[in-house]
Amino acid sequence: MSESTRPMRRQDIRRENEKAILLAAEKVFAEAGFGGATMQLIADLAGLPKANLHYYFATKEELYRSVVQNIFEIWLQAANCFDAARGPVDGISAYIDAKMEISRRHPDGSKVWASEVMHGAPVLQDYMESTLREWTDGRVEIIRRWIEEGKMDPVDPRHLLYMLWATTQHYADFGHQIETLNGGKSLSDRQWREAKENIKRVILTGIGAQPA
Amino acid sequence: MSESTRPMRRQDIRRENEKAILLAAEKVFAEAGFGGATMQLIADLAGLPKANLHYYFATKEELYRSVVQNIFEIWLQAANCFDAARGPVDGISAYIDAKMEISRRHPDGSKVWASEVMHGAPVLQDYMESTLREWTDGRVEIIRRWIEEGKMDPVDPRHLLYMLWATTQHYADFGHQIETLNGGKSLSDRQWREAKENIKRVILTGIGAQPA
DNA sequence: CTGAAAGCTGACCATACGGTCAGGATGCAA
DNA sequence: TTGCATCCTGACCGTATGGTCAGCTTTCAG
Repeated sequence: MSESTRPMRRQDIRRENEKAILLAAEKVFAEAGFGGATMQLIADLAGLPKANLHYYFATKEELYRSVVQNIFEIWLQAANCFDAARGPVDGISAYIDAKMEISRRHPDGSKVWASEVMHGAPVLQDYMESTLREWTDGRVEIIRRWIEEGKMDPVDPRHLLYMLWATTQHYADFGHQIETLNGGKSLSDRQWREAKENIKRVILTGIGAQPA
Repeated sequence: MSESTRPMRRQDIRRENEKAILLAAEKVFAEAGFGGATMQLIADLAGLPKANLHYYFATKEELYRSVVQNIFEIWLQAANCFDAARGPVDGISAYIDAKMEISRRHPDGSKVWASEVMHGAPVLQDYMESTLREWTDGRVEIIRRWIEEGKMDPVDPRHLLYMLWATTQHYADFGHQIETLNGGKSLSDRQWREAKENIKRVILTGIGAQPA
């Protein structure tokens, strides 16, 4: 496998190692939290000597910051679903799908994000006060318009957003609990689909937007 | 204040100190996670020398375990709401109220609980596989009956429960984010009431149970 | 009053962790 | 080929942390 790609170019080396480190870090930070995570553990998981980590990321904080920012990017991308939509059914459905897909594909990242916020967002405070606030305000405005246009019931837009975040995020952050209650097995494709459908149905019905 | 109660009895001393330690520990564990928490920090917050902590709780793990179990008790008490109810409107309303009150009054405990589950429930695995599973199965059965009796739409009971947990828990775990988006201020009485009302309304409407 | 049990604590220890660094290996442009 | 920048790493260091302990003080039963 990796033997065939012997002559690695500098650029590739850097990219691959950073990727490996970030992936390992994401997992370790998710499992142990920032305080419980160890550079040694991350190094082992990435298959690199610890000193090499410090070559790419000067400090533990810097590495953590990179991991958190990565997830924030992904998180924000799911936002586009809202803008492209013409009504609550399209918009909210797409958003739920997107966020559930994140919970499924990036459970570790989701946990790191949750942990970051839970501990007072020491790294992301700036982002929350600028980017996130703007994004939220924009979405609130969209929802408000939908309400004015009679496309949904007059529900408080902010609490609706919180509900969307909470419900979707839960499948990542509390994945272990859900697995345990599912007989120790992770959710199947079908169960994930059912989860999405249930959430969409309850929320869309709940806000008085007729599901297509 | 404390000067007036000079002659403290042994029992009182023990109870008060354990209480102070547990309270401080809950806060520190919530803010820093298990790995980031320090016995020294907990001791300082409790106003006791560090060695005194180890007199009451032999190890950090034992102290943590106590904190987690405490919260689990509170969490389970909110369960009763479900049993006493005659239908989904009563039951789910009361449960949402109870869980929101926990999020409001015990945000630190909620965070510790969330953290514990996120990290794979190293301490609570047994409880989850026994007590929590039983509780959940029982509630699933109740919801199923409500559906059979035509009191609500046929929604998957498990995913409905997850939705209730997620939505209510969110106000504790992501309280910092909510505060930030609320202009840096914590939610007022009125805003908490609105939050509860919104959640109840969307979910009850969403499952086809007419709000009283 | 007395002695033992419970409560308390400063000083100490071993370990683990984040981070450093000198110096070797490797890719690459000229 | 040569020289240099990048990449790599074993060995090391200072510090912080969980935990211990000897000996002190306080409570209280008899």
